[in-house]
Amino acid sequence: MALKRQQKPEWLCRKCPSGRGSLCGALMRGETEEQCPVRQISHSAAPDEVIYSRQAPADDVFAVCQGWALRFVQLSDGRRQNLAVLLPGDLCIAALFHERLHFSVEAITELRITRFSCADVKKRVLGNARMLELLGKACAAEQRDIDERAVDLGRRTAEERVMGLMLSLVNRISGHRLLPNQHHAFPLLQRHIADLTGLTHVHVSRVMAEFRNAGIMTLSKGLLTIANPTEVEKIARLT
Amino acid sequence: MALKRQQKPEWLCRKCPSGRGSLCGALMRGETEEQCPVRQISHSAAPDEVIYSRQAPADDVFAVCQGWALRFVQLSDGRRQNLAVLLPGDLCIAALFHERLHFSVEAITELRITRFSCADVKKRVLGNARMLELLGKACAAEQRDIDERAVDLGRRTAEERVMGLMLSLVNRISGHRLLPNQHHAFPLLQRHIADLTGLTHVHVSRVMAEFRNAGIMTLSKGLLTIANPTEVEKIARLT
DNA sequence: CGGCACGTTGACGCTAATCAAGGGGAGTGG
DNA sequence: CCACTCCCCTTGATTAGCGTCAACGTGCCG
Repeated sequence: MALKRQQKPEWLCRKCPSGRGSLCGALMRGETEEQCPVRQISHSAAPDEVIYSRQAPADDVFAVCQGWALRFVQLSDGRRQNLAVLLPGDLCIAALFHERLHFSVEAITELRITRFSCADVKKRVLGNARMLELLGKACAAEQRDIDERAVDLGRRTAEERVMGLMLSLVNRISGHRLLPNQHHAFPLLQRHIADLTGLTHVHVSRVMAEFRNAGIMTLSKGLLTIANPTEVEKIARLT
Repeated sequence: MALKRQQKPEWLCRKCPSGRGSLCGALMRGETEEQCPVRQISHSAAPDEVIYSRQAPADDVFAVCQGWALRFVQLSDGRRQNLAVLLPGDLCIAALFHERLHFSVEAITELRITRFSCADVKKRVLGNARMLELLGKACAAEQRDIDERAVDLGRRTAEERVMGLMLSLVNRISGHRLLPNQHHAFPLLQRHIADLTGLTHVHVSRVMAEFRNAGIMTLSKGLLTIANPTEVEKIARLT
């Protein structure tokens, strides 16, 4: 199953080819710039593999090049909360200024990341207004996302949370135009969704069944199909 | 009542006097540094006054000098989630790299803040490794706090959430040593606590009554008394 | 005095958790 | 090839936690 998830889609980065305007791209090019090289190293992980662990000191930050990952916290009694989904092109810069991580990171699909030396990133950002701006924007986006998650968890119903999550992810992977009955490669399992939305996988199953029966959207075998975008927006996007 | 809350304690900044190692202090001193002045302006607000509004473009960031504030989101149907409590010495730097805010900020007590020009802060950070480090650490602390809130909201019981909130706040205001039966000036009302923990004020009242009856802690008229620190830690700090 | 905000308490109901059983697909080993 | 296991999903029955509604007490203020 895990292997199946990995094999079909490529999960490639949409930002790398174009490159402009992304911190991730700027850092990668940064390696070759003579005045401020950024040491970097590519790394792969298998589905469900934990690549960063809470409490571990990390002296690099990373960008996702291919595949999906999760930032999460697991309590000692087993309760787990997923904080964010990391897609290709996303940076996880929390480690830049933390001495110890307060979260872990786990691969959902087969994953390829690039690790950048913290010290080098800081050095490179320091003299470079554009880099600082990109770094700041990345932080801001990360904060916006987690703030939105907190609002979901605190004040929205199960339906709204699930729908909001799906919609935000589809928007991120498909570039903001969603057509009826379009298929999207979507590797999150119901247990991932449950831990993102603060629900149990049983209840996620019920909510998804409800959406399916209402002809709104279907998630099956790694494929998400949105039949009724209008309805999706209506349920998800109460601002 | 609102006035009462404001009058008794001073809510002064513990960081300003000492000054070292805080971004807030560094920015304030930054005004007088000839090469990189940071324009700043002091500002006051009354209890319950909204000082930043969602969707508004902000071209300054601010530090809390005196009083308590809340960062929050309010949905169009009235549901509200408080994202963070801002104490004296805290910076709210989210606006630095957001073009529009996705949250609002409201005074809890009588409030004094200092606003710093975004452009000046960026300029000042750009050339100064120590400032960059301080800014990064401030961001990291902000992220850590909201991540912890998300875990609370998603995966902890009402008792754990309330206790965790109280404990984290007491730690922040009292500098990490809590003695039995010590009183702490504590301006949060039950409705603030409810919107921080994702509960209703009715349920917060029940939870607080439970703690009070168990002889663990009491909150009354702006005074928080922790009778049994051990028990507080036990309930709150399941990592 | 009346009005209002805050807190408290009780009765009731709903949302989502828990417990449990079973189906289906994929991989494994005989 | 089939039996077996494991993981993921589904569905039903029951329960618990928290929300909702409502009433009331208190302190403050006009």
